[in-house]
Amino acid sequence: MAKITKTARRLYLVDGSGYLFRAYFAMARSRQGLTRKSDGLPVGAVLGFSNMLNKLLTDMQDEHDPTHLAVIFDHSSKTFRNDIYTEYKGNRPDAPEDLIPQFPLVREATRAFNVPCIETEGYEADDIIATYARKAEADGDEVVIISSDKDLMQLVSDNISMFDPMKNKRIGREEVIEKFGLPPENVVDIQALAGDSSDNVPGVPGIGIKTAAQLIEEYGDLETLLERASEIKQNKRRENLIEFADQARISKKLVELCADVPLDDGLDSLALRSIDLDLLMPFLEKMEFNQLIERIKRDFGDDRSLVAEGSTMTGAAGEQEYETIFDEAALQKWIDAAYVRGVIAVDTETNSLNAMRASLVGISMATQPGQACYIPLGHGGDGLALDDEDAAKQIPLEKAISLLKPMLEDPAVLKIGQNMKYDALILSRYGVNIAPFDDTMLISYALDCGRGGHGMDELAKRHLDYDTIKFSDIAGTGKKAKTFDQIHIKEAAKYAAEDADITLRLYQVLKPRLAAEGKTTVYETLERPLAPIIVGMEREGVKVDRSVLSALSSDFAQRMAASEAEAYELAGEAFKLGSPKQIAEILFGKLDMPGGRKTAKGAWSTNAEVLEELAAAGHDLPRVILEWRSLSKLKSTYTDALPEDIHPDTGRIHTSYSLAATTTGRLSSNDPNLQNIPIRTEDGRKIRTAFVHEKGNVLVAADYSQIELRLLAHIADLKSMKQAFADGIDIHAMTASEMFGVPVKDMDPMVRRRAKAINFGIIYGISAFGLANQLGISRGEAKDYIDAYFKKFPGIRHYMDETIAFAKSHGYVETIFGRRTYVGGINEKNPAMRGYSERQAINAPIQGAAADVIRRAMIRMPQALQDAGLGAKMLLQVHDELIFECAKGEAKKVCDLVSKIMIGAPQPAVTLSVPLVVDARPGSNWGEAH
DNA sequence: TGCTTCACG
DNA sequence: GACGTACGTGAAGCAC
Repeated sequence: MAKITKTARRLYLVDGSGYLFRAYFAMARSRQGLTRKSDGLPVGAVLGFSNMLNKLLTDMQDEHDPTHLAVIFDHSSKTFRNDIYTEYKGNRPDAPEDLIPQFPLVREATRAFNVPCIETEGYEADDIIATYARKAEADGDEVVIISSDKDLMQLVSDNISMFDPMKNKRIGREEVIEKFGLPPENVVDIQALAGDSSDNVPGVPGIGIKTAAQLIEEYGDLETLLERASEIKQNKRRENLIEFADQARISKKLVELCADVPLDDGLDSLALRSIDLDLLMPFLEKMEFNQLIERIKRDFGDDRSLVAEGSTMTGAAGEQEYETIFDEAALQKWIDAAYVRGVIAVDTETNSLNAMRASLVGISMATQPGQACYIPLGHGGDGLALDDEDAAKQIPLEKAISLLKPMLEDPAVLKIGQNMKYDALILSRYGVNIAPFDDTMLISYALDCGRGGHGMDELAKRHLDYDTIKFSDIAGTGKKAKTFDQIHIKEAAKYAAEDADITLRLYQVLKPRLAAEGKTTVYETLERPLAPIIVGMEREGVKVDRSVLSALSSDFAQRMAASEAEAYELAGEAFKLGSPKQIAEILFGKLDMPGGRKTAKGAWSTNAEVLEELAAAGHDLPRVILEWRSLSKLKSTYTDALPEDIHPDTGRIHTSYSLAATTTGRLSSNDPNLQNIPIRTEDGRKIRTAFVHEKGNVLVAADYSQIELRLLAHIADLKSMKQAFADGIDIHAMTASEMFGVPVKDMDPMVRRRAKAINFGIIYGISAFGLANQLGISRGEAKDYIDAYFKKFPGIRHYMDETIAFAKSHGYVETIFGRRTYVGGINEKNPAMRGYSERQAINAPIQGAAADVIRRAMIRMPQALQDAGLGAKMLLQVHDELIFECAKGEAKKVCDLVSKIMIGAPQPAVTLSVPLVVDARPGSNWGEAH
């Protein structure tokens, strides 16, 4: 018998009624309600239910492996809640006619799968679930509730999570906070205030989930809030809270689940039982679920009991064999194993997150799940006192590198890593060019973009249901956090080896999905090959002239001091110019200026838009504050901060690009962010002159002109816009001309500006409100513009409608290159959230396609430059722009070649129906080249 | 740590 | 008509 050790239970509680309803409506939408062939009995929901149950019982290598399982149903009678409030669920329409016969059938299905089927008179399924869940939790068990019902979210805790079987999505604490704004323990109070129209829970009028969350956050709990309701500032809200206080208390009783339902069956009686084919098959045959019958026969064979086999993750936790390596012979054994297997997971440990500054501290490797090693190389180095006798036994770093290098560079051995860009850069600084490699983070990004993060801890939890050792667990946090070289080798080894182990396991789960889900091309052409290219760029860095920055800092400091003095004078007192709170007090309190808008949290907004309005109305202080702010921003974020990032050895700044940070496929830049270096103001632009080149070189900047609008014209098939691009006409002027019927020649710049704003708005998923805000016009006027636009470019409407419809039915959108982004919330009831998702859905294929195009260009660039005999180096990417450094003499050739590669980047995967245009020019600094 | 603000495409 | 918005980022300073 395998190791069914004395482990805690993993109790799965299926919300049977909830699932049935959702399966019914999902089926009804997709195939008009499946019926039994022989007599037309409606069985669609029963099939969905049976499939779900089968998946739970047999998908062992998937994320589920219950040890205990039960399906809970509502009992079809009044519950105790009707005694509290007669109207409870009083507005529920009767069940659809073709669902009614399926109620008894799902109970039959449950029993056929040999699963306990539980219901109790007088209680809802939710109460029974609550009772079992709390009981199991108290026993130290893990509980998974199969449901997406928000009424159950109050139960979520460290040991209790939910799983939405339709969306295949886990619902934990994070997701509850996402939905309610506060953690599970506050959910009851929020629901009591907000009420629920579908259950006919009254709540307090005028309060929705968002407001409720704010109130509970502020006052702690419902009772405190109701007692102190008189303090509420908003009149209507205060009155309602006072008037409807008792209604809120009743609502609370309605939404609060009862966790002491009398139970007939104890937890142990819910232990998972084997599927009994003699029990199951007759039922499935009766239902005529032929596909499911085939699948179960195939999966099950005749005498195989899946339940008796134990589970993968139990094996994982119990079967770790981690070796710490102190001698060359042992290391050689692992290297040999890598050659034998042809695949090995690799992870480096260092003393810093900054790959250009980090020193190698150790390397871990895994050859099979559960079998991993750690090679400590730099613990206790640099004379740091590390009370660890193991440190003396470490293999010398150079020796280990020389043994590992041939394997790490051997094309016959595939290396697997998580965020391998980091490890590859570290290793390259030690003379090892690791290749070829696969990256679980990038695979996850290709598969699940938009579904959550792609960090290892998160992936381990999501795909392996495994809690990794957190770095902070062994290193601590805050100021006294240790670096990896200061951690004792015994402890470090467990952490490091686990990382390699988990990476390998993740690879085994994720890699097959690429082919299965049609994302191999995306991964192989847009993700995987980019990583080594970025390594090259990061290592190259960009030269920055410290003296330019320090001169600017001095200039800004002087002018800030002047602004500061003037501001104090105007305010009649000194105050913190950096504090929005104090600014609001002075402007809207002391000086009594009209304070227009508030921030999300209800404070007076003092952002540039507000201050500019006040300045335009003739007030001096807001204008001075704006000047100070702008200088302060430039100084603290750029001229003061950037010199810190100049590498002591290279004299250059080496940013780090995140390859899997955005939901659209764009890169992001951090530490420092070189994608937001100022350009829009004159002062800001001066900062760009600090980005320079080595002697004898120049910088070359090449950017795509209007790439997103061109891609939109292609994707949405906008005939007149495509024609304009083909003819090389100023696209914003052309838009204005089409919309307002004015000639392009001698156009009023204001008119063109409006058209430009609309063009941008379209890309963002336009709304009248947003456009009105952008242009400072009324909402009605903005709406007229949008309508005019839709009329002139009918393809737009179509594209938007189609894209939203696609997102609604699939849950994701894709670029023309196949990059997929999952868009959550597109079927959300809340119109604001839905609107947000819809705009995401519209924008992602456009922004994403542009990101795909420049990725393709970047991937080809180094080889193309080399093939052309050019020594130019690609340094930076800023979404639609690439920056290079090359010898002065080859600048012209570089401009031409770079433009050619960028323009041809979509080919051969996609042939655009609009031309791409690239502007490339040399300069002695970034400001000049741009 | 969360909020606000602001730099970029 | 709800509900709060233009899409996508990262970083700094303040206030808790």
